[in-house]
Amino acid sequence: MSKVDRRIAKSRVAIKKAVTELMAEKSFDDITIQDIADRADVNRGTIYLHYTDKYDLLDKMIEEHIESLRELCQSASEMTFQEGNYVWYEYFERNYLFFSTMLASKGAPYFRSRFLNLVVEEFKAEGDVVVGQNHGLNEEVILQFFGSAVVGAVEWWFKNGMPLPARVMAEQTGALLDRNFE
Amino acid sequence: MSKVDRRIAKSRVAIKKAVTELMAEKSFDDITIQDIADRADVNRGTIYLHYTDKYDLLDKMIEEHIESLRELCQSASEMTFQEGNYVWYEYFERNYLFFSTMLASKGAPYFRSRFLNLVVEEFKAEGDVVVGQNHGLNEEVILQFFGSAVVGAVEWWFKNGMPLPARVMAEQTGALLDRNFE
DNA sequence: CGCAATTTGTTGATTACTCAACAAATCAAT
DNA sequence: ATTGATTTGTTGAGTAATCAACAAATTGCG
Repeated sequence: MSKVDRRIAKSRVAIKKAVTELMAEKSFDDITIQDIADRADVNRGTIYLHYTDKYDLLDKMIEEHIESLRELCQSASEMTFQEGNYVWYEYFERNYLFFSTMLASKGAPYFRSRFLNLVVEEFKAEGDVVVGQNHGLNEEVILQFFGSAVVGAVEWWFKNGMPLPARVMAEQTGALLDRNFE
Repeated sequence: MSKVDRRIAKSRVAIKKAVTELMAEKSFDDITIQDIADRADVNRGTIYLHYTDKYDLLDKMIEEHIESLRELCQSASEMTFQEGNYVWYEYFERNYLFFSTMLASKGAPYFRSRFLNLVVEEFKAEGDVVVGQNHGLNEEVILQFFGSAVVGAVEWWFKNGMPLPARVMAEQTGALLDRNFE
């Protein structure tokens, strides 16, 4: 993993930050490349050096966040549901502007399905979910059921302005999961 | 005044911001060029493209702030002392990190004299100060007296953590000046 | 619809920045 | 004072970003 040129890193950070900010102000479709360039304090052409268009840019941003969440999962594999959830919620909090706009009513529905998919995959990676009281149930049903639950809780949290501390959200959703996996 | 290249502007802003931040953390002499480069997220060589050394850098920063204050004076020439002072104090507040470290005990004494000089000059530009009750007094004495007074008030304000709102400082020093110039 | 205005995506020439490497200067500490 | 380590200031080759200009596509409005 050779270091990327400092200029590249700075440009990308600035551009992504600009998009996140602008999405909090107007619908993604109403954002022009020029808007992004202005906000990022970067030449319009620079954006095309890194992304083919604004959809590619948003995709890459989504992919990056999903990947970060996945990595957090790896490093948190030995934790309880509560601890692991907290790591995620901390990440949500640090990037609240992105997540709250992505999960807001008008947010990209693509992101939601991408997110749900991640949660399900990570449940699978966690080990067998057909344990204890879950015997006799279909694995995919369990995965989709609790995956949606986790995503839904996060959605509710953001749509309502994060009314509870991250710690509490992590503890409570953690407890709800524990209760259902033996 | 043709626009400067965006990259130049960004580098200079980042470098100056870095210096200001670092000065709040350690003595200017203890700050290395590498420190500045790291903080500014800029290659060390880039600093030398804009400044000959860190003293030149600090000088230019000081000169810039003095110049900004002078320009604020021009555009505030039709204001009362109170209004004009407020414009200055607002500027101080926006750049409190710079001013408070520059005026702190260990701050560059050069800046203080540069600042005093500016105040005196601007008093002169304001018109004749030997008016009213000041008849019979030496002009230079008046200028140095009230110049020091203004600078001293600002110094006190910063050294004590800006205990009063900018508005109040502006009003009170303004009133004190009004009282003494007829 | 049809036109004007905006936005897009691309181009090429130029410039600023990066990075690694260097010798010289300065610092620190025995 | 001598050594060793850090910091300085400079170099050159390579790369990314800038800017202006362009045609093509898209938008929006009367």
